[in-house]
Amino acid sequence: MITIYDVAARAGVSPATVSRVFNGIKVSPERVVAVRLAASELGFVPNRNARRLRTSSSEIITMMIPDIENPFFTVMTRAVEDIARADGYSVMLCNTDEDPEREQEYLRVAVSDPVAGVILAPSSGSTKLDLAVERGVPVVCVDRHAAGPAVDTVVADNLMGATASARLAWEAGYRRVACISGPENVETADDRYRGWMSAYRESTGTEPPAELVVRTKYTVAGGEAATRQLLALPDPPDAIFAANNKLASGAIRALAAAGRMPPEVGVVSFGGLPLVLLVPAGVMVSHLPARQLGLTAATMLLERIRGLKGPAREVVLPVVISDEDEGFSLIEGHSESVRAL
Amino acid sequence: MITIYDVAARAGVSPATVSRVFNGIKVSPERVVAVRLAASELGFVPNRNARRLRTSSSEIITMMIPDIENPFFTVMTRAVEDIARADGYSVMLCNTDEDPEREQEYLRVAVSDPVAGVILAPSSGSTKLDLAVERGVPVVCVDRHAAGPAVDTVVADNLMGATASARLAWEAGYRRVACISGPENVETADDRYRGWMSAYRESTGTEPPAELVVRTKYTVAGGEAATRQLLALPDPPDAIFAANNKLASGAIRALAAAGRMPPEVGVVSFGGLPLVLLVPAGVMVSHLPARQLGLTAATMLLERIRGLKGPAREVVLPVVISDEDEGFSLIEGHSESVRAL
DNA sequence: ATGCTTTCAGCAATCGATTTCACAGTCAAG
DNA sequence: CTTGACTGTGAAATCGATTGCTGAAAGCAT
Repeated sequence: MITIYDVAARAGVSPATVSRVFNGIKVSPERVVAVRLAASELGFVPNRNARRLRTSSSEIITMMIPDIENPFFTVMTRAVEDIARADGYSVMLCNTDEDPEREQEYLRVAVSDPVAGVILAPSSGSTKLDLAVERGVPVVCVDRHAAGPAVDTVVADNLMGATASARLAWEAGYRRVACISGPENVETADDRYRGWMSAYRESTGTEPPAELVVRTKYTVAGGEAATRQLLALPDPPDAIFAANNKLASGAIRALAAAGRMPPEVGVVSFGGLPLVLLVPAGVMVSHLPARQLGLTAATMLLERIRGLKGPAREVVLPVVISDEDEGFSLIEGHSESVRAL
Repeated sequence: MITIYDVAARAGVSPATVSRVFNGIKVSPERVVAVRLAASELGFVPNRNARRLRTSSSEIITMMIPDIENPFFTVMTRAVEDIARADGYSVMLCNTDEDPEREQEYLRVAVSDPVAGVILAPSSGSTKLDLAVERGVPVVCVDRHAAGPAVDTVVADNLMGATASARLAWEAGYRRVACISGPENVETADDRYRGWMSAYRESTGTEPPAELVVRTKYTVAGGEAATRQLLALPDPPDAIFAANNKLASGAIRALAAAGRMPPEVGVVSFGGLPLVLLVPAGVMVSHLPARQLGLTAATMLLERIRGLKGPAREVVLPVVISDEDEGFSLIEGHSESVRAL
């Protein structure tokens, strides 16, 4: 391993000078040349661990998401990366798989690294951040809130968004709209469920019956099973409000299997479906501000990393409702949005 | 910051003993208890940078992929993570965005970190790995080969797979099948293009005409533009072989816009489309072994990290051809596959 | 009781880069 | 010509954990 001592010896200067050259601290021009030459001849690459140990800093941001295979989170991650890179940070991505234990473990690693900051989409409302907050590692929550000490948080307006989305079903003429949402105690799942309830009351003037609600894991399989269950009701729904993109995919799969494809049974997908081929008639899609969530969270985190003090902030981003296929605007043409921020 | 010295003082032992306790080296039971107690009272978290500096090791694997928003790569990443985690490694994900410069930069960071190993899906055939190889950091290439020193590589059988996939179009009755593939000099794009050529010759007994081929970036927009271009030909194709999932999505979008949806114009997608709602008639999908690629690459990397010597190995995985929608098997039910490996 | 292993714990060196401090040299003002 | 303010440089301390070496204590056999 080539160290600054080797470079220093070859360049005829002290290690301190080599360090200065690589850190842009004023050094006489001829020494700079000598050091750079020696370094490149030797193939010197500075050891970041030594650097980090000494400066107790790091240029890494840890991003923790519950599902790496959901485009919603990868788009968000991409946005974080764009912002972070512009400031010289690398993003380390951790997949918590909706598992609080795994999440805690990753958080422990992040804190003891220690990284410059953490952006976290909490796996559940009971996620504890004390570990990070105590050690002074900046944390920003995105998509969902965490328990414990208050930290900067960026979320989408799930309640309003879900209400407006669910309403689409009634506006399209469906009369008995069921709801498939994520697990209890997962904030987004609860909010979207409540949004559906509002729309239900508003549109029918009656209380939503319990049999029209299924809570399940945020997976395609969960959406399928839930839909089968709903179709088996004595009085089955004529439309389904699905609280995220995977549930919606599962719902449509199950409908196809049952020979009751949209538009016969309508489907509302809360959350866009990138790479989707075609949205058949009877499928309504609303778009979550995945990229905006990421951009905002990253920006806020960098502010904290730079030393911003003050109470925790909270940002709520609106959900765009549309029955058009805008999925692709989510996954391409990033540069503009970065500039726009 | 709490250090082992603080813990040692509180527990009435030496720092060395604290270190030993945390590293599972034999220490008398009563001291172990004392140290653990002191550590938890003080909220001690070991500093990994110090540890890494001293041991010049790290428990991080860097995974570099060209497009974080393509499910193909995220599924692969997920597989790598599953294997790595089982061995106590964390995975740091880097998005190279198909940009060789960015890729080199990330590689430089990885090497100077230094990480335990690197899994890389090279952005182009000219990716240089010397940096890593010189420093002795194990590297495994996945999906594509890299230039320079030979390293372990895992790829899909693109040539055979693409030939068989493209053949599907003729078998379905289409007569004039065009090809949209990725950029020149990107290995997968070249192989799939050649696969289409084979199928063309085989099915028609004639040489494929140049006008039926468009090479473009692996993006939805690229696929759209290419399709428009093909449709504008004096003698337009009646089917399109798209070399990856994004190109296929773009093709279908463009066809929809032109009012010539499948099955009027057929589409073959080489690579699955997770979360896809419905595969309309006239769309044929073949499935790349994304998860298998990841599992294999991770396994090989761990072997190298554990010290395995010997010449570079090469693994070629078969591509499953089917015109059924099996997309979901790719994105759920991981546990079995891990065990299967 | 003596001598020989074996264990266990502590001291101190070490990993490689950064940074404080002191020193030597330069230059301008008094 | 002296004093003071700067500048650029090197020596050495430092970040926090690991580990080779050494010695003390304990175990065992003779």
